Amino acid sequence: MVYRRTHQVVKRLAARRSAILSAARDAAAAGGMAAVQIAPVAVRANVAAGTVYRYFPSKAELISELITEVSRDELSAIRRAAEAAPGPSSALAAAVTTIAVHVLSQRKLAWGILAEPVDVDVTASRLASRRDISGELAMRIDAAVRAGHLPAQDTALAATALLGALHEALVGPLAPSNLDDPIKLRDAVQTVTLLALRAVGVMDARARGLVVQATTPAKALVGA
Amino acid sequence: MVYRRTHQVVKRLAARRSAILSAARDAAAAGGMAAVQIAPVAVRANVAAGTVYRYFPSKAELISELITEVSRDELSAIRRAAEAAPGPSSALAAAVTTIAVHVLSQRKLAWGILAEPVDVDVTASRLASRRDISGELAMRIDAAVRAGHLPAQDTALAATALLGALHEALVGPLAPSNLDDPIKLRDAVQTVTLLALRAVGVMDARARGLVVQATTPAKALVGA
DNA sequence: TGAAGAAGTGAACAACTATTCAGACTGAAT
DNA sequence: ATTCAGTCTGAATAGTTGTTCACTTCTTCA
Repeated sequence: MVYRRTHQVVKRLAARRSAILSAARDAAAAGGMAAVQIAPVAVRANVAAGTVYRYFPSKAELISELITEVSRDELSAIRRAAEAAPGPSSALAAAVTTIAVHVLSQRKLAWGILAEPVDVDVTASRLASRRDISGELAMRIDAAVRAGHLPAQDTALAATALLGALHEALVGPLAPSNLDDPIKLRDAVQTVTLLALRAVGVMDARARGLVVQATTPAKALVGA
Repeated sequence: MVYRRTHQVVKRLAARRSAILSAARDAAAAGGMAAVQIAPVAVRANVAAGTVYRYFPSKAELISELITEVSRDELSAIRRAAEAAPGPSSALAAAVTTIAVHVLSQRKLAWGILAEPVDVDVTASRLASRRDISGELAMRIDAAVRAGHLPAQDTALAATALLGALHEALVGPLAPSNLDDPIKLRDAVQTVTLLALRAVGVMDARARGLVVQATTPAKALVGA
């Protein structure tokens, strides 16, 4: 009488759940958050609309999890890049460049995660996403300050400002439209990285060096 | 047989139109764009819902005009502040400070104009608003570059980045929450102005001077 | 004053999608 | 083989607001 989920079923359920999330992510990457609607997502995931609700209590929850997932990936990429750098200033430059490159290579998705109007309330997960990434940046800035490479400052505010600058310059409505050209893209990444580093107090000459250094390993990504 | 609008009627119509716009602005200032709904706005303006449609073809148009209006006011304030400054670098500092102060003193409205999700399409007017203000900033940066105070750079991208930094740091979801305290508020304005100036290449020491200079006349506004 | 056009009204309508749920289906246990 | 909990389905529902329109009220002018 006791119905117990067999291993196979457990696996299928998990697969389905992640298929739905993937479908949502694909939709967002292709058409922004506006394209993340229950019915189309269900079709992409090969399930019925109602089934989505067996895995996610609401559309808000689905999108929130999507945001969380993307954000987690982003954060770990930033950490990886920063930790591979030789010193605190390089790490900061690497973190900034990584954000810029990632955001550019998935512009629609980034815009959806960050700022695109959505009909359900996802402020909480957006806030968390920003807090995490901004926090990571703040730590890097702080490390550079402690190393004596930067003047003392309100690192949290600075990190937030940097994020805003990157987003607005690269995926906001005023972002240059020619960023499909890899060369223009690299230039844009370098320009905003330079701005960001100078903003927190890196001397111009040194900043230019760091930018070149940080952009080099990211080239592959930019190309992708 | 020819019905002609008498002067009185023309005036009443104009008054009503601006009453509706004002009502929309009040609503946005109080509760963000989400609060700009036809029925409540109509009530505030002392007209019926249907009447709104005798003045604005759609909600999108109403909000677009609201954005345009606020943006125009903002732009002229920035120009005034910049033109009162003694030199190009001061002008840039004044422009940045003005944006920061204005945005902070009307946070909900600013958020609504800039980035809050809206159920109708207002991208065009938001884009225009950003373009105008970013363009003004770009001109100021350019003037400082030509005066030899700043290194050569992509001024349009820089201006966009600065705007993004200001907005995110001051009205974004990560903005400090204690900005109702006038002292904290002034500190925040100074901090972001400093960041912005350094970002475009003003030397740290000089930047600090400009910030103090630019903040002084803005004190009254900050208090308001 | 009355005829006719303009302006105003607000209840009803429309459109859009998230969400539900009664019934069909699957697969585990006996 | 049979039972039955669990799972899936997708058409129907529901809630939300912008928008319309038949009707009323106001204003102009002969």
